[in-house]
Amino acid sequence: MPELPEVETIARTLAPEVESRLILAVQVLDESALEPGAEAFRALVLGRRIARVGRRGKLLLLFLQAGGGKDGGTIAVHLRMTGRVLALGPDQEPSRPRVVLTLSDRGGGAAQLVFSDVRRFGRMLAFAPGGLERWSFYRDLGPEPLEMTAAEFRARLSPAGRRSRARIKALLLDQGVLAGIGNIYADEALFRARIRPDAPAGTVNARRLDALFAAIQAVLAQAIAENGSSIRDYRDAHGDAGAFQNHFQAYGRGGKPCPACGAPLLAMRVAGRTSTFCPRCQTA
DNA sequence: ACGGATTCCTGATGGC
DNA sequence: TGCCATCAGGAATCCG
Repeated sequence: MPELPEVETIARTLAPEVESRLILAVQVLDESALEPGAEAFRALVLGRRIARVGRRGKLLLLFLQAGGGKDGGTIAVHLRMTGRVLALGPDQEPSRPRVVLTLSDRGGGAAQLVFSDVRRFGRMLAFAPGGLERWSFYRDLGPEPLEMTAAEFRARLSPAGRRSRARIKALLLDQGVLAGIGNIYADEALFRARIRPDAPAGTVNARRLDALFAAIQAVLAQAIAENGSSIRDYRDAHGDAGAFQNHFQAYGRGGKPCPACGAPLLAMRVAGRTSTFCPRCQTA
């Protein structure tokens, strides 16, 4: 499922295909994919230029330009579980599209930007200038894990210096604490830092929190370098799979031997998610 | 303030 | 072979 490394990979592969192109048409095959509805969405994006592709947390962002280079608002894509954003040529037939943006084709690159999503959890949202910043989900996002400091991380994991009883994994998954971590990278980072997913955050000391922060940064950086994790659905904007799934040490490996000590990994439910960890190595 | 359940969704999987 | 239950989970929402 697309988390920070997957969305970053999509942004990087999509940018050269769509940047500087005009949105000439919006084909809506599943209206529930769009916010606001199809007509309002069209009004916000038709004729706009895609100036830049970006990412914030798990959100893919298309910054638009209106005539005269003025701010033209933003398209935000939340892929949730199975969403894909693909850059296709003019004659390529999209597979199960929900929304297709037809782009101007001057100077090579993609002619279609396709949003598809078998499970239909994902959304494509259009905002007028300033609207993105007023969207509560966006406004409340925590810092980028790769751009924050260890001190800031420690402070966010122990709010107001109090001893938080929240499970540490629940905080990692909370997009308001830090943005972009999902179930895969939470399990992988906790494994590397040797912290149990169900540990109350307040019981994890500063040294362990620093180890967790280092593990988060390392695992995200490595996953980006491997173009993300493709378990089943994830693909980049060219339709290519990532390779980080070949490096999972904990996620999805319940019952299999711990890569560090050989003990069987345990799968349990924490914060509503299947959480896999080594009961022998992860003791904090 | 926190945890748990529920909802949204469909496809893959495993048991019988 | 086919049917059914279960599971996958990001985020909103409600309830205790």
